[in-house]
Amino acid sequence: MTSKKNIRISDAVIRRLPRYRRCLETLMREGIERISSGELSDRIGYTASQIRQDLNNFGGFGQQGYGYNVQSLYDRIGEILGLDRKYTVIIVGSGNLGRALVNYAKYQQWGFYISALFDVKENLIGTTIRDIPILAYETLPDYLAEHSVDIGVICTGKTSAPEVLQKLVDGGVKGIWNFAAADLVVPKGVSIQDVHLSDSLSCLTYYMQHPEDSVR
Amino acid sequence: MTSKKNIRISDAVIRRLPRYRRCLETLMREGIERISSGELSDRIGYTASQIRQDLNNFGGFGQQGYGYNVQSLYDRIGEILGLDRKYTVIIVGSGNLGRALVNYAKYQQWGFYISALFDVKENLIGTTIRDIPILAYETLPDYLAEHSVDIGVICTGKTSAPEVLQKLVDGGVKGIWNFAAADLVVPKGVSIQDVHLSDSLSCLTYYMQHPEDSVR
DNA sequence: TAGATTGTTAATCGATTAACAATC
DNA sequence: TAGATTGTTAATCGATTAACAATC
Repeated sequence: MTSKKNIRISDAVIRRLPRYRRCLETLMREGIERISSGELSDRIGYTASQIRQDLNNFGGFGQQGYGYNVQSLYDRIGEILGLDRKYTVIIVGSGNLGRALVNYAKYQQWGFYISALFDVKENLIGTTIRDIPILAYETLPDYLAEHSVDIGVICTGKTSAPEVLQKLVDGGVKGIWNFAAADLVVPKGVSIQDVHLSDSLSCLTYYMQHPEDSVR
Repeated sequence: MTSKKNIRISDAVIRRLPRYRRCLETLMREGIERISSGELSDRIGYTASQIRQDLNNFGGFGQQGYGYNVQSLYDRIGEILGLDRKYTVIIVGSGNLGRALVNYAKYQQWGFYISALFDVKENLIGTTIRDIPILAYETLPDYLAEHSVDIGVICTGKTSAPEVLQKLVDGGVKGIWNFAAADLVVPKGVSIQDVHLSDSLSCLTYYMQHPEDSVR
């Protein structure tokens, strides 16, 4: 699924796609087969106009006079997001967060296969979590040379994050999911998404002091 | 710290504040005492103009011909974000994610005190993690009646999330940090920040398919 | 003082919303 | 066909960038 014209899709649009998909999933579970941009707007809070604009970035998924077919739109958005394929994932850093991600079994169902964790802690190396081995961090380059890895998850502290990133990129990993509170720069062709938990918490405390600034 | 005029600060500005703060922290560690918007721009990637605009939403923190004092700007941003006070936190759901948050000891240093976890699983109730008790979920309303809690963290599945939210709100909790993949609606006066991990991962896979759409 | 750099206004750019013709 | 609703163009709104006078 490529964009209609060769126009860059803005990040704002992309961030709304998972939300649409989630809403469509709910509709499917409710047994609703079709939906208009207006009804979707009532459920999701974006204007009908915005919904149509967003979707039309990727093609005409609707039908005049009818609306959108829920199942089909759900599938198309999944394709656009790249969720119609499988991904091999490794996690660097087997602290609590890394473990939480491994244990969150849903990722497996969604097509994300965690093949290994990496850590420097001697006592962890050689053990497994949910049958996934914890390997020595120093063997990461070798591992990447031998295995094709799509996504590398950085669950280390921020100090080691840049070095970990470098090793992942050198090893040909094209997607980085970063949980370290570091501002990493990736080369062209490599994508990164940051999950800065502390930033999110700071925004929460901001809005707690200034509830009048909340959008709604 | 309130905004200069009675103008609503946009969410985009607020989301940049933690980033500024992080950069200033680095500068402090490097022993740098003052910085101009131009130098900050080089480090952080936002334009100097944007940096000045952002900061001026909250007051004139700089000095013409000099720039900004690093320590003082760091402190002011901390105040704006509400990080100059303490928060009592409870976590609902003691699964892996809940545990990861408890174990992430830094939060304690930053002034977030986790006073209890809540869960429905009989075998967990009565145990502790890092001396923090896991209490029965059914006792949550009573707990909230007896203790003042600032922030409630939702680490349950998405099905129970709305009910948990309701209990927290009824109990007077004013800040919600939501990790459930649910689109929750909070009443006026209550703030919420969502950490939709799967949305973030979906955006990553999107950009992996469409690297040309990446900003940079 | 002269130079530097802010604070702030004005210009531009991009994203959202409105409107409506196309069409199922 | 008539009614509904999309796809798309045009208008509006807001956020970012540029410019520069104020001032340390």
